[in-house]
Amino acid sequence: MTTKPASLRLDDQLCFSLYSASRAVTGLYRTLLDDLELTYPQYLVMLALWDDDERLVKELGIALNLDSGTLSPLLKRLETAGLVRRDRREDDERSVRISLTEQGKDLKKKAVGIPDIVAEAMALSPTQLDEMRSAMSLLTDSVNAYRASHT
Amino acid sequence: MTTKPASLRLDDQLCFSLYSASRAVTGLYRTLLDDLELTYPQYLVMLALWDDDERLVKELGIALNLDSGTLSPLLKRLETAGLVRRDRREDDERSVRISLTEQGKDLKKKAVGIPDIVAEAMALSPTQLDEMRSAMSLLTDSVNAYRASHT
DNA sequence: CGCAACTCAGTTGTACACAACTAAGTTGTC
DNA sequence: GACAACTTAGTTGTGTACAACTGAGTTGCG
Repeated sequence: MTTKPASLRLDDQLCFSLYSASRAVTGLYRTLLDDLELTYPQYLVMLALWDDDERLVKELGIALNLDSGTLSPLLKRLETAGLVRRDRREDDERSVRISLTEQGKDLKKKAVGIPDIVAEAMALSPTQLDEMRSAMSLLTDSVNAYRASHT
Repeated sequence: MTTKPASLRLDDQLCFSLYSASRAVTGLYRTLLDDLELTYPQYLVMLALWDDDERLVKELGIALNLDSGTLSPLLKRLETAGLVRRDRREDDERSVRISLTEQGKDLKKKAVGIPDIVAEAMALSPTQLDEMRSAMSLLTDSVNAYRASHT
């Protein structure tokens, strides 16, 4: 006896509900971040920097799983907005250090309320949120491991 | 006693793990769909059409939660690739009917194996897959309901 | 030292997403 | 029948994602 093969129906697929959920959440953030004049990926970079004021582009790339093709223009926009500085490291001229300006640090005040609003919109208990978060991380790790092993 | 406010740490947030998971899965599809010369959103459109050969652009938009700004150029590319036809409906000239060409129908044969590979990469049991799928759908509905109620 | 291999950020090109808008067609109401 | 309100697809502009590539800088090794 073999396992029933997965169907090709749109609604049956986890990947589609994942894709829909991700876009719905990003859409919610769009409204919430309107006031801060940030996009969602820009907000993620700011989160990383609020946590630790100085990061190399490479470190941000690892933290967010984004490459320089995405980060370089995004960081340039944050710089133009006056939220971050970009300086070449003096002891390794290949690296660029991203650091928060005062304005960038200040913006955190406007962001503190956002996670709670998102949690409310998701209509899940803290326990459910946490279970889902770890299930998602596990899924990401499995998929990325599979991808790495099937170059 | 009040609930502890959600933190602003990147790794604590469900939204970020959701965003990462979605991108990881899309990345896996990129490899799997390389052979069919489809992108992931194009594949979703093809899934919808393999299920039901003829759809209005509007119906596709509802099924995939995508607007014409995304669908119109995407469908044009599928047309150029010879996979779909686009005709104005004769009884309502505003609507455009999308239908599969023979080549578009044939492509399904190359796609049938994909869901099983994805399921394998996700390393989840069929039960877990299904639980996660419904949890994701619920999340999407909650978030969209919240968005709708907070215009 | 010399220089090939590697690292890092940035650029280019393609394809989404989505807001805001346009243009053409349809419907409801008087 | 006239016409405002609405529907539908498409266009424009901005900002991701990501592959492929470039160029400057660093490191390891003979």
